[in-house]
Amino acid sequence: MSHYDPLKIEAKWQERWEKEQPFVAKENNGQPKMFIAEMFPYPSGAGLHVGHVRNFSIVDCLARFYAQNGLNVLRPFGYDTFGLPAENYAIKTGTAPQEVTKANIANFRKQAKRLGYAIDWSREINTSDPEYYKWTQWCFLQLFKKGLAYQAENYQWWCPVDKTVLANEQVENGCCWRCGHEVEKKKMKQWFFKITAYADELLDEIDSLDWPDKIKTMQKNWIGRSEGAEIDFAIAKHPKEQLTVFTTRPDTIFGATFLVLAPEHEIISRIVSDDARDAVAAYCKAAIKKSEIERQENKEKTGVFTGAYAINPANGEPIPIWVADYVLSGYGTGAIMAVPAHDERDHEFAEQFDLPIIKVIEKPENSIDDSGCYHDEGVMVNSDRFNGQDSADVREAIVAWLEERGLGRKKVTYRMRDWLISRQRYWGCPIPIAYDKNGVAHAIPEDQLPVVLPKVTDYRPDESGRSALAKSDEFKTVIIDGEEMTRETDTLDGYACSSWYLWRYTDPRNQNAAWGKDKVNYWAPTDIYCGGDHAVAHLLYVRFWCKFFADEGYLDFREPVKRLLYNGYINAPDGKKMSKSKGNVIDPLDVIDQGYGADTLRTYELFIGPYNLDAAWSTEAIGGVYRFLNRCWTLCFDKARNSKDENTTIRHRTIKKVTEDTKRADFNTAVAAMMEYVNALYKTGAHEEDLITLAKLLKPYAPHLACEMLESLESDDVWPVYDTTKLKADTVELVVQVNGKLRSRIQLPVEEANDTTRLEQLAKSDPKVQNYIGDKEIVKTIVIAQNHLVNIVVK
RNA sequence: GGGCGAGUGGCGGAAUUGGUAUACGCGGCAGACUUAAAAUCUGCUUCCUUUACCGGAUUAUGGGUUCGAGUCCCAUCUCGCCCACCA
Repeated sequence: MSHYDPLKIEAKWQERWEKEQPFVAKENNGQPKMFIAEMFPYPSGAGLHVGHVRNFSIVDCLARFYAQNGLNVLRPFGYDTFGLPAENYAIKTGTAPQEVTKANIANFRKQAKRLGYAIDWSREINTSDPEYYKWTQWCFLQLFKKGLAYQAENYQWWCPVDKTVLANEQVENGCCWRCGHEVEKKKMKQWFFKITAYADELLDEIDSLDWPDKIKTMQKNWIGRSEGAEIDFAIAKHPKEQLTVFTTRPDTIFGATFLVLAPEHEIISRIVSDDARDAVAAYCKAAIKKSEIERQENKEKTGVFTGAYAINPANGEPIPIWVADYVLSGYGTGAIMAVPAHDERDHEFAEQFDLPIIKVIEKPENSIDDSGCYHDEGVMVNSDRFNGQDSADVREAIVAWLEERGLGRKKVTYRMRDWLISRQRYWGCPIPIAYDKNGVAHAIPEDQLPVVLPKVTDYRPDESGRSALAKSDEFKTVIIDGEEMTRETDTLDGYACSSWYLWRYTDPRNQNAAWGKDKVNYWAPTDIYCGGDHAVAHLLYVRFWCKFFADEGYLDFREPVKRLLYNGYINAPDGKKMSKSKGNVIDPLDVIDQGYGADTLRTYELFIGPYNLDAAWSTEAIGGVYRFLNRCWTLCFDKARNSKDENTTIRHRTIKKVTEDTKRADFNTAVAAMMEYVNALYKTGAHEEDLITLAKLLKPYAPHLACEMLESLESDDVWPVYDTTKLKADTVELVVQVNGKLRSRIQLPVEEANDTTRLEQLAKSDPKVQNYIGDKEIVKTIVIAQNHLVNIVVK
């Protein structure tokens, strides 16, 4: 007598899959395709985490399920390898990131294979491989050619002692994390992708996506479209200057009693009065130095008067111009018209500095708003010719009135900014740009790609705040069209590398193009994409690039991901995040090797709870899944079989449940249904047909065991189909309620279940029910044949 | 502060269109097998009352709609996530 030995079975099948490569995908126009992928991992030195296992197992379950259902499945795998951890490790130890990455990938690959995933390993990709990033650079150049990759000045943290740019998290209490010196903000030239050019389409198409609402909402908030107007203000004593503000409430313009500029606003130095100049300069300097976090922490309004006045274009009144850090330089025009009667922030500011407050909207009598600054719609007052009208109706009329005089126009503004992609780092994809003697940026010709990341020994940024690449003269100097130029030494944000990899999967070894059109349009868009991170950034960037490359004719679709599954985290048994420092990490390979095997681990992680919620690991509960698989094995290999097939009802019900649940990604209830089925088979005994069905249903969850069973049963793995006529048992249970309370259950033959008069008669003649009715008058009787339920209502 | 979501046994969770609440698993209890333990198998396990039957209560709290509410509506409380001076 043998026993369930997962490690032995798994080694056998993994070896076979390695040899036979059954998961290699080929285009096939005779079958519908299914392109399914997880968000590719960053291969850390720590190896696979139970979180990876959950993510990959969801994808694998669906990939195998659809393959068994006859779809042509593409289930690729790759590595997102550029990034800070490898670079920091290099700075610390001197080991080249290329070497570390190679070792980490080898480890990840080995571990993924121990989990038995149905991956097409011939398509494996790695973003730091020059064969791959050659095409990341090509993508950059397409955006550059169309003006969607551009340079602009931008404030960055700068340490004047270390002479280096610092990331936000490298600034501690306004000081450099290394030397402790006060940091300042310095304007530096940076590269951007013009994602805002697609803001409207990115927003409008969100609703059509089969994505979780949570993520759709987050993307909408991130894009943050708001409709309003730009209004121009003339400036007293400065006839050549003018200030433009953005507002969503042009209807309140008669209530604009002052203007406020962001401290970064460039007009300040030109309009400030002599007696205010010193105070304004000091305020601006201090405000600009503050980090975003510090600005938000202290919400008490601060500000300073510039001594200058603007003219309100609605009524010609002069109004003072102030500077305050509650106005953000990066949004709208960096200047606002303040309407203290109807905006809370402006109201607070006006109270603080004793500025005039003029009400222009009468709050309706039934309004419960008593904040002293009513910000909803109402009837216009103090607004000259617009008095008496409704504020909502006046909005457009006022813009039109301003527009006639050239003082304003409709305007749509977005919270989303353009995507800053320059990184002063070594371990990233080099930006394929060189500068001529005049500092003009030129594209590196496509036949000179890839711009290969040179091997260096010192990975730290140099004194000018540029990446380590700036130290390599050999790298920096390049000849383009006979002219000597200097290469860009910044590298690309890692998100650029992951913005197109889904398409590379469809044609990963193409030497002549990022992807072949036929292949990409056969496989993509990705049918199912699964991840547990990057709700906004990555998922918005992929959508952006998809629209751009569709416009350029390289793709025939405008949305990259049809269905998105967003899985939750796996936490430690104590409910906290797993982390090395807390010592509560569960290593998936340990779980396998201690005897549970990969099938138990995979099935457990799918059974642990709804896939989209966080779950806490339970060292006890995984044993229950092992027992379940053990019982599957015992039924198949160690128990006598029934010669008579007597489980058709539960078998067909199980097929239905597992099929529908797996499609819906309700993996936990699918596993529960298989458990119920196995429990039933333990009682009745299993016919061969039961075992074949069980093995087929089990295959997406526990593929090694299922293959072992199918081999012994000499069966294919074609997904079973349920027969609707076999879902009903011979008898049904009639539920009888009196006044909505359950009072009796009556067994009856299934043939009678649809006969409503029979059901009513059965219910009323039941002695238990009669007890509850007694002499009381029956008001009405509700019979729901579909649910075999009768409710008798008595007085 | 704003937006969204969620509150079900000792625990993770199920209930798919308003129709039998607590599936499945863990844990616990009892029994079988065993010299014994583990493993395995069988049964019980929401709470209260009861030896048991019977009965009653129960899906955060309070109200409402309905023959019937975990599910729909209103209010309150708690937790989670996202955004956060975006004019």
